[in-house]
Amino acid sequence: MTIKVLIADDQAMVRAGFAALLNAQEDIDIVGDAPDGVAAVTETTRLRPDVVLMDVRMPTMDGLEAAKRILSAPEARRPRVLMLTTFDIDDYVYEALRMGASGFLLKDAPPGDLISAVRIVAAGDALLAPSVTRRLIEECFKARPALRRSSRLDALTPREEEVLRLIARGLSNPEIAAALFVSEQTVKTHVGKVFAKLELRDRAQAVVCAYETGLVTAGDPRES
Amino acid sequence: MTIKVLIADDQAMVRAGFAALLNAQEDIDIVGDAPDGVAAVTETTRLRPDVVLMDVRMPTMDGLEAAKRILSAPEARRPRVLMLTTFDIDDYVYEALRMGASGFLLKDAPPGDLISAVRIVAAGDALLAPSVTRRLIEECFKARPALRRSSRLDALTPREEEVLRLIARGLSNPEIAAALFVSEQTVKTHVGKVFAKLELRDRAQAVVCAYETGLVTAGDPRES
DNA sequence: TCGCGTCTCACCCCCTGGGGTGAGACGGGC
DNA sequence: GCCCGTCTCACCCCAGGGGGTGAGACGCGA
Repeated sequence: MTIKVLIADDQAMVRAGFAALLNAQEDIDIVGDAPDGVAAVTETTRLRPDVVLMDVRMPTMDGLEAAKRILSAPEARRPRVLMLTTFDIDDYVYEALRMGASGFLLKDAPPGDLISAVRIVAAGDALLAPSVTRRLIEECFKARPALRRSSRLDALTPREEEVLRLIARGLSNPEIAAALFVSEQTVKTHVGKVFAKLELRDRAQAVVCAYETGLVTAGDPRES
Repeated sequence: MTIKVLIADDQAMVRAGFAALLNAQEDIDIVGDAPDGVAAVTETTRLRPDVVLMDVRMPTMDGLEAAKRILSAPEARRPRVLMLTTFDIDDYVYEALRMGASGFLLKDAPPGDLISAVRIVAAGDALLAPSVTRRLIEECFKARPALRRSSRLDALTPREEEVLRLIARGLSNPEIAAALFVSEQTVKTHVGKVFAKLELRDRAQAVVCAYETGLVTAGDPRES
């Protein structure tokens, strides 16, 4: 089964070039193109491509807005969107990925990259330009440098770490005591030791510390 | 200038194969190899490669631990580490990236991918297997849906939000008062209103709320 | 065997922080 | 004009949390 691709770019030359390149592949079929964001959205709903190659900068409606509309469609027949850009402007990257774009590619990438990129996103995977990947990783983990975590947090005993984890979920001392089946006084002792070891003043700072070190994470699924 | 590469893998066949493949490139030079994690660390310090190809599963010390030690070296002459794995086990991925690995590649990737991967990480960029990229993106953004933020937090007045932001940095009431040039009593009023509006019990829960809604973010650079 | 670390708990002090009520000043909208 | 929301501040109350000291029980390794 061939991969149906729609190309959205304001430069006719670019559309033609990409179309020629991709149409030369047996498993890829260009089903349509669009010179601006508005057309990209309408053509996508009309032609139902598997993959939309979307330029970021376009007249009437930019690629981000167009991608947003396309990706807000019901999941069932929603196409994958691969963003293309001449420069790697980071703000756009995060915005596009947040909206659910499957990848971000620089236009000066080797032709082979574009072809394999189409296959990858069609398969449901994602793909980023290397420089973009680097920044995404940093963005994703900058909050939790491994050193900061180990350096201070590993001074804690398992029990103390467990207590800190509960503090970081907003539990009071009596609640923690109930959760761990120990007396409130015991909890207070643990809490005090945690504060002393991590040089914290109160539980509010402990919560900050837990998030900043990565002990707990915003949107953490382990909040059972 | 050639890229000096060290290969760490417990299977001699794999080492030989990768070495042959990479040595065939003009700009890449295999300077050494290691059959386990311990050797990987010692050889890295001895040979100072630019890039270390590190298998995840190895005897005596696994690739993650070895990568951790290598990446905890002083920044100046620290090599890039590209993790290799047969299966894409996600736990390992995050752990490795958290520690500062430059990428994660599946061993069954096309040979060309490995070669370009070495060049990419040597250049300071990063590279992930497509399936890994997809999950990293999800991981990176699932925690901060734009919607969750507006839901409850927009009931706060600007001043209250400002106070919450300071609470979320671990400041006490007197400290917040000093920061905002108001009396401590005023701060207490604001704090009380924030708690009432967001149904919070104490500042620890307020900190949790601030992180979970995305008002503040772990590793937030705006911590001046 | 003797330590050492951890986990457990108790009693003390007392200050910060959370809760209630009330109120003056300022600004914008009806 | 008036009202309403916001920001400011004050006084009160007191429970909970943070800080110190001490101590018994257990397991582990030297």
